[in-house]
Amino acid sequence: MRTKNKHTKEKIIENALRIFAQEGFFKTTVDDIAQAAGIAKGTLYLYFKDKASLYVSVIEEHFKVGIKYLNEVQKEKMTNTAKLQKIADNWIDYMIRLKSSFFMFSMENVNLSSKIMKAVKPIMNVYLKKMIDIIARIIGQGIKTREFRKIEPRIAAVHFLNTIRTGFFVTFITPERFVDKKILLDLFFKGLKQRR
Amino acid sequence: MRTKNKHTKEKIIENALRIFAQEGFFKTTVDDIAQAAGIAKGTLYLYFKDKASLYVSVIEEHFKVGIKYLNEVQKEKMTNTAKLQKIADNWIDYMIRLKSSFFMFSMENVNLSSKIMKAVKPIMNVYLKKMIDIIARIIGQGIKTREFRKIEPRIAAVHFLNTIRTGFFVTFITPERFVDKKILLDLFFKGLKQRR
Amino acid sequence: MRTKNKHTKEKIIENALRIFAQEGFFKTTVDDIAQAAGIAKGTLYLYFKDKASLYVSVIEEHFKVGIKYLNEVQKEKMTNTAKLQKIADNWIDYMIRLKSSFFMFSMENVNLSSKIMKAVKPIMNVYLKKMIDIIARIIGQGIKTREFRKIEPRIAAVHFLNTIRTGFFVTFITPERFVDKKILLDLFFKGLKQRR
Amino acid sequence: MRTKNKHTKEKIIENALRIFAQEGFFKTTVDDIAQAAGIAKGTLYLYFKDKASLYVSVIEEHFKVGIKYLNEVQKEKMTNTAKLQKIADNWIDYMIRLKSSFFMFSMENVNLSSKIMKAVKPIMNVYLKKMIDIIARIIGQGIKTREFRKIEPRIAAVHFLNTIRTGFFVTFITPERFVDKKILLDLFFKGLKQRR
DNA sequence: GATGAATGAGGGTTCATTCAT
DNA sequence: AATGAATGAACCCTCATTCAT
Repeated sequence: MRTKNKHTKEKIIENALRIFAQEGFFKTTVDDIAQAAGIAKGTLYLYFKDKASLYVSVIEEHFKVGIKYLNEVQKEKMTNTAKLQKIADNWIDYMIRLKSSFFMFSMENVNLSSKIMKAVKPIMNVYLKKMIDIIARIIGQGIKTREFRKIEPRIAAVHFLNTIRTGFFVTFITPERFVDKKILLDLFFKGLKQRR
Repeated sequence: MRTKNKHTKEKIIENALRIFAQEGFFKTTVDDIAQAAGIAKGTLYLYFKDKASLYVSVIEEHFKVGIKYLNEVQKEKMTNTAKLQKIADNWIDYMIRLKSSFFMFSMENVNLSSKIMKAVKPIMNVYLKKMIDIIARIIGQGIKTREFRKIEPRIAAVHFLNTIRTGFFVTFITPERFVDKKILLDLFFKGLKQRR
Repeated sequence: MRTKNKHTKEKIIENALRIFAQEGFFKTTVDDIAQAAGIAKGTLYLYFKDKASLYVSVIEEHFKVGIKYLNEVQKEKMTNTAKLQKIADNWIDYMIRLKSSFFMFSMENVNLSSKIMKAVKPIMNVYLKKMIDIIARIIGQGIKTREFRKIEPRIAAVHFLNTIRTGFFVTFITPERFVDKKILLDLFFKGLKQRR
Repeated sequence: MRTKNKHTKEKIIENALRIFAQEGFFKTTVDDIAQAAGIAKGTLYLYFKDKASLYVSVIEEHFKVGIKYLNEVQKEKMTNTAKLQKIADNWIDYMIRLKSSFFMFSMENVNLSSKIMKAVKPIMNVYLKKMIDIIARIIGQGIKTREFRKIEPRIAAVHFLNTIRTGFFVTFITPERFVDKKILLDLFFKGLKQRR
């Protein structure tokens, strides 16, 4: 198959996402990705300058998909509470399928070589902020409709993302246990305190 | 130099914690740690079988300190709300000092070679559960005293840890911004929802 | 684009000469040459078996041009001294334009893989000897006309080529300095010794 | 032999000189050098930052030895003519032994990656100028003693180096022929022209 | 003839681990 | 107990060469 396969780049990103997510940046070898994508090692370098660039591309791709999804949900006709519930549900399921809370909720993955760090951090920040913005907008709407109480929406948004992550996290470390996503969301929405 | 080498092991763990936390498992070299600890590379292997063992030891040590701290707070004379506030405050500050939410809140770091993964995961789980237990006990007490509403204490405990992580996370991605820990704790305690 | 592809081979050699001369055999990539020649990489292999063959072809072409030039000068009507002066002048200028004393004066470039070495050395030797012969003939003529003293003409010819090279060399390593070609030629012609 | 062998660095440089000289920078692999030096590939990197640094070190070492030799000859009690003769004799023999006119007389070797070029060129220039200075001093002395005619000594020095190179060059391209060094030096001293 | 995507062997470099001192 | 020079497997990346279109 010597003709430029239009899907080669997609195939690489697809497989790279999965492997990076499960193995991390360093444990993943370029060979691993190439083999998974069914191409030769050198071919990968026709599409990406180096391993770090591929990593950045994977992150970008991943974030774009996430943001697109968030935007779609945001536009739907439902209460803002329902929107957050839907997002949390789908996302936790997605992460469980991927076997990783890769990216979105883990800056730790970026505890990489400073070389990569420098490339990845600003990109991640931009996308992260976009995601937080969309969620903050949903929360802002909810404040207007009196679904939610008055609170800084961006902080609440970050807290929401972390709550989602927790949902995955609990499942991941204790696979035997069924994560009651509802209880977590309930906590997020109602808080721990006794109502007086 | 030969006098108090009984502390060699501690020196290694201390420095390894800092470096692993900031650089991650792979980026950290055995050389880095040995140099930081002021010993020769070979010496490190007198105390630890290999790099992975050191990593595991560091995690164990780290968790032990954390658990000891939690136990101390738990015994103090104050409301359970105050206890959680104190824990969150100190922990967020600690993570900011360490420049990492390493370990406790990031299984992602363990997205490492499966070799390490296999060694670390069960150990982490044991300690994590201990930590969750202590916090769950505080929350359980709070439920008895009617500070908190009736909710599965262990889930609430996980959510609490996650809230702490959020505090660090916000600082980390937006270093310019002062993290208002009060708002976060407020969210944790009261939830997002409007009280009716 | 399809019209005058009869010149493709020439275009390749032309550009290869320039790039090989400035970058050397290894630093030059087949891609560099193909791009400079405005053709696809694969096309190059329609005209040359491999990179080494191209290199050999370039050398041959280069030598042929040089020998043709020498032959022309040799036939001109002027003193043999003037002929050598003209050759030296033009050659140094040519090398400065090419930014390289490539080939002619540098067997070192041929300190390459033995694979290439084996192919290039005999070819170079043949051409080198032809060049030396022509110059030796000029010198021989000069001996007959008593312009030059009796000396083995071929050794003098090699010395002449190296003198030319020195002219370029000095310019190349000390670009700030104007090379006084006359002084060098004067040294070549009259020697260092005091005349008694 | 795990103890730091004081001679390891010397062994590396020694072998690297020989191989670089015969094969050139690119054809020479780090493995080649390591094997020739009887060490592991990684060991080489304990002593040199990278291949380019090793190359630079080899050049420096080589030049230092050459300059030391020149200084010794310069101090000897003999005519300046004899000094130049001695230098030329020994040098040509040395190059023939090394099978290369590497370095001293070949900037071409530096037609390398610009990365190396940038590192090597200024270093070479410094040493080259030192060598030229020493020879120019000998020639300057010779002018004072009326051995040599009045001529810019530095230009004459460059021409002298070039003459030496010619000596090697002739041997290299026509191995069958015994290089008559006397004829070459005679050309250098007396020039090509007929004395009138 | 021409193309350029794909290949994969080969080389530079890193670094966990060993072991003679 | 401590050292640190030496090792070599492993990994990233390059680039000459091929071949389906």
